[in-house]
Amino acid sequence: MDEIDRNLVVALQENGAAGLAELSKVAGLSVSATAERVKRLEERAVIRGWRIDLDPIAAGCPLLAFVFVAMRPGASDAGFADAMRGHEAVLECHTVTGAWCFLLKLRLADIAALEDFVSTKVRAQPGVERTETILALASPKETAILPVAEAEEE
Amino acid sequence: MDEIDRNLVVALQENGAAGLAELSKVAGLSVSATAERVKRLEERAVIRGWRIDLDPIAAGCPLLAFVFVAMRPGASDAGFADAMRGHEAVLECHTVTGAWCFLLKLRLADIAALEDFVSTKVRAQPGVERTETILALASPKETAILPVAEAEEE
DNA sequence: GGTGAAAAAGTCACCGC
DNA sequence: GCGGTGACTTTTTCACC
Repeated sequence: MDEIDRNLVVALQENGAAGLAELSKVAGLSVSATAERVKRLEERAVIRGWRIDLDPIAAGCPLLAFVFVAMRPGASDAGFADAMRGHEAVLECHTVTGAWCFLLKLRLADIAALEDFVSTKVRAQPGVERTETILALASPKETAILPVAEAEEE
Repeated sequence: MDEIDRNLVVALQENGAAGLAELSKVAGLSVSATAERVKRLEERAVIRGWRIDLDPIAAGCPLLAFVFVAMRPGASDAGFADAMRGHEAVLECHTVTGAWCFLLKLRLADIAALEDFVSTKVRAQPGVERTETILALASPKETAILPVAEAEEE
């Protein structure tokens, strides 16, 4: 992960459809050397996959909600996490510091779908003690583009 | 946005590097008709862009934190949102229901960077009254793949 | 890591339904 | 109007330097 790799990864985060010709300019290398770099980044799982950035409204899931979950002491956190992993509506499931055990990020069609999901899929899970749901009213920023730091060369 | 478009979008969320040959099988159309579909999805901004899914650890931002922000009454929410938009470390900035005004999702290198960011970039913003920072200890699930619902045909 | 030719994929004008 | 066909063009891949 040297300076060239970082430049490639930054360029590909902005435009994953960039061709090798364009990327080779970013890298300052030939097309074949650039192709080799990208292939190695995939092999090392620095690049975990290729995605499209999809409009949530067009996708039919305009409602964004965060749900905090507290588990009863002794309950199976792993079981809960596994159950959440299986739901498409759960974009993220984190274990967190503070008063709660989990923080979920949900995308759903509407409030009715949220109500149904929280009561039948979240609160119905064994070990769940308490939940708190927070709705996003607007999202001035929502990106999956990560900051790329100058880290130690590998 | 008919059934074929939805199938294409689902396939492209899983593998944005899928070629038109592969996509045409998903769509049940010829390569050229598939290419036309994908182009129209881009033109209508259903597909907003093409991205790579980058490993946060390799990118040098392993630390994930959520920060709640409360603003003083009368403070400029738009000004705060604009400031947050400008920071790479701020992946998301939402206005939310409940006791807080904003919820930020941050990715940073380490605790020291978080401490610096929250004090100099967030709490230093005009109008900020109170903040609460929550750390993610683990992330059993973190994806940008949206559920695609059967919505009204356009 | 660069070069260049072969292979593959994407693009586009035209045809047919 | 929407999709299929086939030729043309661009991009990617790969053996060799």
